[in-house]
Amino acid sequence: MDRTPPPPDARVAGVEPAALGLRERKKLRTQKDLQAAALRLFAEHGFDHVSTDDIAAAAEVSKTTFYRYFDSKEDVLLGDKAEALCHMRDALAGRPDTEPPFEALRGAVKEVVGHFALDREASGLRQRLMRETPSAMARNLERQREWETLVADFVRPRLAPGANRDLLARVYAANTMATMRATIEHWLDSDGADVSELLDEALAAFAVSDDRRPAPAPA
Amino acid sequence: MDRTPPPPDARVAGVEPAALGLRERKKLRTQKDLQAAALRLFAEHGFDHVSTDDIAAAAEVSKTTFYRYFDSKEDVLLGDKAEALCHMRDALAGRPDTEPPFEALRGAVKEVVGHFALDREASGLRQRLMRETPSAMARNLERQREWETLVADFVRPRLAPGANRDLLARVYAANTMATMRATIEHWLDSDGADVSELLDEALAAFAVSDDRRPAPAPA
DNA sequence: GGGTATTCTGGCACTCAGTAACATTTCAGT
DNA sequence: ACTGAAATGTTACTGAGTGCCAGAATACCC
Repeated sequence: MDRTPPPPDARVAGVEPAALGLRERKKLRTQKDLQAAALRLFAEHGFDHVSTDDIAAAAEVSKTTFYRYFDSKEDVLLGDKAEALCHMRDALAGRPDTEPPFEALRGAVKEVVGHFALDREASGLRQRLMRETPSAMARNLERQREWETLVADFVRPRLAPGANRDLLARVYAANTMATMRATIEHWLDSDGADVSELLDEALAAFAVSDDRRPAPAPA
Repeated sequence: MDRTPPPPDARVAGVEPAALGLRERKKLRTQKDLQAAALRLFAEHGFDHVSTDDIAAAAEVSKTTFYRYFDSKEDVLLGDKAEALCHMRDALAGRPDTEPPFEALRGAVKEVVGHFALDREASGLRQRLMRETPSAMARNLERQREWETLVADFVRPRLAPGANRDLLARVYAANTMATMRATIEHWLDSDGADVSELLDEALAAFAVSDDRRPAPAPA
């Protein structure tokens, strides 16, 4: 519930290894070990034929420690989505208030997906395991729903005030995340396509033009 | 895994009670009892302060029987979504092949939401409990994702063939379900609004015009 | 009516996810 | 080296979900 986020500063594993104290380096390493062990075991035996004890044993720690780094067995499969969330938040926050919100959102989503496509191998394995594992898929969807509230909070003040402002903000946020997710799933089933191009197509086909947007809210 | 669906014919509880055998009637009753007991206990003590043993005891059956009727503790909270799924499938299947797919989908969604708003009391309680219960929300999102594949399969053959046909079908399906879900959530937070009107607004604001749709696929 | 096959149920034992409490080790700063 | 803090390990526990098997209830047939 009030667990301290495993890496107090969510950061890419492996940067500035010497700048951190021994303690932090060890923590980073055990987290990485747990993740690697889990992914390997999942790929080898399947998600639900691997217990958290197995993962902990493979990473040479105790089950307790595993749960100190990950909230659930599913979370270790989802990976560094928290980091991606920060990226998106930053990307949104960096946009000027006057920019059309829909355009800003499209840019932020493309950025996140691009970051997603960097380690294509690991991402693909994760997604493949996820769609074979209902509980992991469910957990992933729940996370994406949290993103929606972030996006909705970004869009809402940029829409014209009115009775349906909140509705439109929610719906637009939900649609944006849905587009992103569906595009990624399609990408996994198609071989060798470029995610960014697919995302462009999807966004272009279903994007709401900023022209149709209500006038920006008065500051 | 290969559990027989609790009511072999998913049907509204309480129709034709005399036409069924004693066995079927009893099964229907225990299922209803379990659901009622669960909802009552959840509302009273909160979802995760109620164990499956408690629910079973309240319905005067064993825990084993509970799991013969519901796949999980979350499913009993979600309710008769399987029935709603059938409704939507029927609504889609009833549309002529020549009808613009986007229009047909909008109609089907509105129908489902309308059915959703009938027993507003129960639906509201369910949704309220759900958003307080991450695991139930996750399970619900997973179900909605299953709907997406249904919708995508409906839309796909009605789009012009091409490299991105599957992509567009997936994305449109995901957006449709997302719009529906976001609208319902907004409806729960707003007091007294009409769900159907909200849905109309949402669909109108973000709908893809059928004019922009590629030419219908040759039969 | 009775007898039999089928189906539903209950009870028991079990695996495993996740949590809590407490003791032990390990690192950081002096 | 010494001390406080942080990370880890050990143990024990709750509760979800499953499998197995015996017994009860129902349907079916005569």
